Amino acid sequence: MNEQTVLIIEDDKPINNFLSISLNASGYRVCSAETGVSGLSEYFSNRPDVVLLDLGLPDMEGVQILRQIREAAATPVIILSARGQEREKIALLDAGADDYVTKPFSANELMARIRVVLRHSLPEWKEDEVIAIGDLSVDFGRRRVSLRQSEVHLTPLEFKMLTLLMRNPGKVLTHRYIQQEVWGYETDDDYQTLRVFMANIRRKIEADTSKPRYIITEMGVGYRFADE
Amino acid sequence: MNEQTVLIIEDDKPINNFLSISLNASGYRVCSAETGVSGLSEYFSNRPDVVLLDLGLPDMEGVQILRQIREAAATPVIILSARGQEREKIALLDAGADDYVTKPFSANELMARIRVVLRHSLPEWKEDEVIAIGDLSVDFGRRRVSLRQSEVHLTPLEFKMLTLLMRNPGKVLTHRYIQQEVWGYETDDDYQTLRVFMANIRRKIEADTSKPRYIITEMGVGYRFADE
DNA sequence: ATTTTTCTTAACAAAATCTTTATGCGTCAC
DNA sequence: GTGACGCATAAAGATTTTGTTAAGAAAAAT
Repeated sequence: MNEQTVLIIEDDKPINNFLSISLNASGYRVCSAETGVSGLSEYFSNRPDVVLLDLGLPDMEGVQILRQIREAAATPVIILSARGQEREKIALLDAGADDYVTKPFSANELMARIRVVLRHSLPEWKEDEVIAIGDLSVDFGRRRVSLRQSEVHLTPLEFKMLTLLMRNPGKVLTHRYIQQEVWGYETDDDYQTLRVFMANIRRKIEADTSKPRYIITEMGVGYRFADE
Repeated sequence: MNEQTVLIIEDDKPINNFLSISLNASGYRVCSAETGVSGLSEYFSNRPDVVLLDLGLPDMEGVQILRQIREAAATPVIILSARGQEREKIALLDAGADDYVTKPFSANELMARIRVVLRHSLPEWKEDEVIAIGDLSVDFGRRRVSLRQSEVHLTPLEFKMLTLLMRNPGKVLTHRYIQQEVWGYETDDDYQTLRVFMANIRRKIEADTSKPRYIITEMGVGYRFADE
């Protein structure tokens, strides 16, 4: 219900897999990446509630990844590392990491530490994220959408769906993908509900729903958010 | 200026002493105790910004001390322990501890971890602080709330909850977060009690509870305090 | 020990949200 | 054209979430 998302950035597949399964079993939504670059891209399109970051990725330094996340938000980051040098620990903790766990670690302890970081950093971390495209702007901390000064009320799923589109401006998102992201599951080939939601959102944000300016239909594929 | 206080509860005198000196050198105000009972009394008279709590004190169980602190406030607590059993770690982390460091530990790492928990903790309000929003004003020192001159009586938890909202005006606080901050623990997915409290507070401060002016419901998410 | 206050729980009503159903519009292939 | 297909929309129905009340348990005060 209160579904929270964990992003795992870890190049060791067995560990990555093991963590995915454990976290899933504990009720979290999980997404994962095996390189720094894909990790960051997953981060920005999913905006997880907590990040598990392995040190020693093939393509990027851990600190760099952490810094980029910190520039965007205060999302809690737990470092996983095989090396346990004091100097490195301190550097990462001071660079904004919220915890530092040394491999091999106990899965249960890691779960407990995830609960700890999630416990306190709930309201603040998204506060500075604001997306504005055209006359539309979304304030995540206040969970508000406005269209030229005036506030627009969106229901929870409408909000999720609109922000999913706005976080990927210009990109075409397939029906299947949207359904997967918003509802967390897939139905076989029936996107009726999804269409109803699009219609409802459009009614709220488009001046002329027959000539949408923001939410563009890609026939037979999905939708995309205009990016001019 | 912003001098922060660390309370050390540790019966091993050399360690206690060593920590005092290190922390002092890092610019913290330090107070210390060597038993659970005196630790708690130090806690309540000094209201430190962070607590270092040793397990294995002669007179009290660590969990009990932690619980008593958690009943009063969300002050970060870092556990120091010689034993490193997984079960105990998890129990304490879930009981509200913010970190768990196993002896022997590196002083520098501990310092870094103190910085981490301090980074997260909400700034405690000053005793004489007064917040006023709209016709509502709160005097924290006197623990008083008034609505247009006339005083409103709130129970302790009501006060805690209302002020939590008022200290984050405009920001949406999730059910989970509110429960965590007010009660110090989480129940799995049932915010019944929380809703009853909201209704009670509203009855006391809102002119028309069906059209609340101060406490706004964010469906499916939580509540926020109006900020205009 | 008894009264008062506060907190928790359960039941139900009310409101908001989500899903389904029905229907119409436009496009494209035949 | 006409029929199949995908999409848009409205409105009814089902479900979920929230608000409210009241009663019992726990805690605090007397």
